[in-house]
Amino acid sequence: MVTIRLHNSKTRKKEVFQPLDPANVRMYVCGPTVYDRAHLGNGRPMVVFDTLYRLLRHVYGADHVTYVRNFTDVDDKINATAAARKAAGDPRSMEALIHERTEETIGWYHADMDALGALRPTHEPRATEYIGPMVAMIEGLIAGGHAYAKEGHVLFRVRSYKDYGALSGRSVDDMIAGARVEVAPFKEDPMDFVLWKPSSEEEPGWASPWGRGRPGWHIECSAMSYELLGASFDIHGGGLDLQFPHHENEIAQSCCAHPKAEFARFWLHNEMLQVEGKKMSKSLGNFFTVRDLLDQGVPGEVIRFVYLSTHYRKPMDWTAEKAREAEGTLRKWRAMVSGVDAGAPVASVIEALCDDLNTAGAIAALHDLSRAGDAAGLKASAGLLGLLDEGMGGWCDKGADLSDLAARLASLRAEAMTTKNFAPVDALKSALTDAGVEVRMSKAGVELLPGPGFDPAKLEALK
RNA sequence: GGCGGGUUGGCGGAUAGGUUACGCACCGGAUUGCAAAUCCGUGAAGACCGGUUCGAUUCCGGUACCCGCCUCCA
Repeated sequence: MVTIRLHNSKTRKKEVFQPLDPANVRMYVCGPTVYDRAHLGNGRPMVVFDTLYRLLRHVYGADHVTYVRNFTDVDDKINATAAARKAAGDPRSMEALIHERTEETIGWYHADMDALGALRPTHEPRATEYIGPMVAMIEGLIAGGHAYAKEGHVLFRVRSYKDYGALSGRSVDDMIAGARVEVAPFKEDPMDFVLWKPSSEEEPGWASPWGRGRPGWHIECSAMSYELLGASFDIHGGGLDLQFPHHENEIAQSCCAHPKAEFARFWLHNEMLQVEGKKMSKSLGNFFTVRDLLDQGVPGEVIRFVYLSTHYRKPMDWTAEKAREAEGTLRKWRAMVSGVDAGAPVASVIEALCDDLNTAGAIAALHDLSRAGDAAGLKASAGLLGLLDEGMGGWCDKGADLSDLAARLASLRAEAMTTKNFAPVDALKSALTDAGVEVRMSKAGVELLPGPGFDPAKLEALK
């Protein structure tokens, strides 16, 4: 069996990955808060961890990997949207409006995920479905002296967990020095964080021993990973921005609730995304969603390729130029593997992926296969990265019936060969090139292929 | 202020203590009516200063610059 090595954020080292149970490799990834469309940055972990999932399935068997990614559907931004709809005159209850909003958002998320070629996780639990286990875990933490109830809130006592801060490399005292923590009168320590908080009439709430309220953000991942994967599991993933405080708090909660277990053994964090060299933000006007790109005609497979061409632990810069290059490469490869049966994934690609998910290296290995003309190997190996999948190639064939134009160009050319007047041939050729069509003429004949930036609309004028 | 990460050829972007990354672009050649595509080939790098080493772009330390997190943003 091949050896997978992964960079573990917990130890800050690359380590050999040995699952607790090779018959059931377990991975938990923090999913989205379903209040709006996934932006481009949200798409990166979606694709990165999907690729890891595919690798694990390849190595351990498709039925021997359990992948859990949650939907956070308890959130103030969701409440705000629902409240806004209510204020706009919607007669339905807040509960119904909240449900509508989360259903709508989850539908969008799934559609975007499908477009990016990401497989559905084994389980996609929603926080609202696990309120009971969360309450149970909180009760256990209180009983163990790790949490305390005050004024309708329940807070986690960070001083009760000696390793608090180990994941992100900071101590409680360091953090307090930063002084950017919410100080509340009911907190014993400024770093203590909320496990449960009271809800107003307008806010969603559930009955609990501490009154009607709702869970804090972090507890859902601790409760759901425990329910679905057990107290100890193999991999926990998410964006680097979640390392602190979210993952730190998850560790504190889970390790105190289940002191004999080790919780997640490998922590993987993907770096952040930038757009044309700058942080994506609404104020800079460079904020966009996965759906925005898809609507602009950038195929999901191209987006996926761009994500994977940078190693997940490095900041990734989204640029239009990269999308253009990726499209060209994919068109070339797709033409090559069209109609070919996939062979077995090639060792060089597997080795690259096994080396801390070196997707950029794997893509380089795919280029080698392309150059060597190994279409069957290319198709199978690309499949490990979720590329060149049969179901994702529609973008490549759209409006591809260029046979009429090809025939016209061929006859013009044949005529020109005798008259030596090539001007009409060149005119048609440059019009085609301008529309993004690749023009190939040889002794064998004329071939027209859609190329990067192919625009069928421009061909209409030629008809 | 605290913590973490980064700095590779024109651009993007990997691996490896010593041998060509790779892609795009560029240049030369084959091919072509001219091109395109394809194939072959050339050139081009490792922020700066030290240290370890027979040898470092790769390990260690420092400097500079950049970025992220510390605010329920992946």
